[in-house]
Amino acid sequence: MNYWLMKSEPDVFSYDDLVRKGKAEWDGVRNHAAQGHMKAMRKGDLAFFYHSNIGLEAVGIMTIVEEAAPDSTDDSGKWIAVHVAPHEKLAKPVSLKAMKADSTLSDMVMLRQSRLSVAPLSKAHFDHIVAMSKA
DNA sequence: GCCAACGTTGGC
DNA sequence: GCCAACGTTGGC
Repeated sequence: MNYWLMKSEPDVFSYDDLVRKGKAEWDGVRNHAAQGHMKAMRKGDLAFFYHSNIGLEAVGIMTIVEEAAPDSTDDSGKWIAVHVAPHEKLAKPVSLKAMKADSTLSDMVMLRQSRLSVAPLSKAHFDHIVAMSKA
């Protein structure tokens, strides 16, 4: 099982929107590195839902429910998307600030490459962030 | 194939 | 609103 972090601007699509819908296609990713990560996702993998731009915090955990398939918003046929469903809302959001301040997360991909919208996460980092959300 | 110019994303 | 980081495009 692998762990991920996926970003969305909450005024466009928020974690609560996902809860309301129950399941959603994670579409619109137009970056090759991010696409590569989505192709590596397997059913049952867990991913943080991170609010970029507004909030700047991880707010919930979601599950990958469908693996890579053609992105329905793409006419060229070049891009893929996965489907996700809510898994668990974090008791307390974990802010970017808190993650940056935590030395155990210093080599997190997302912190090193802030523009990457889909980033892998080690189990250790995943568990650590979950623990932070319960602190 | 290189590199400058430009566009986009995301944090501050 | 600005800037840094990164990706993409186009001229050579």
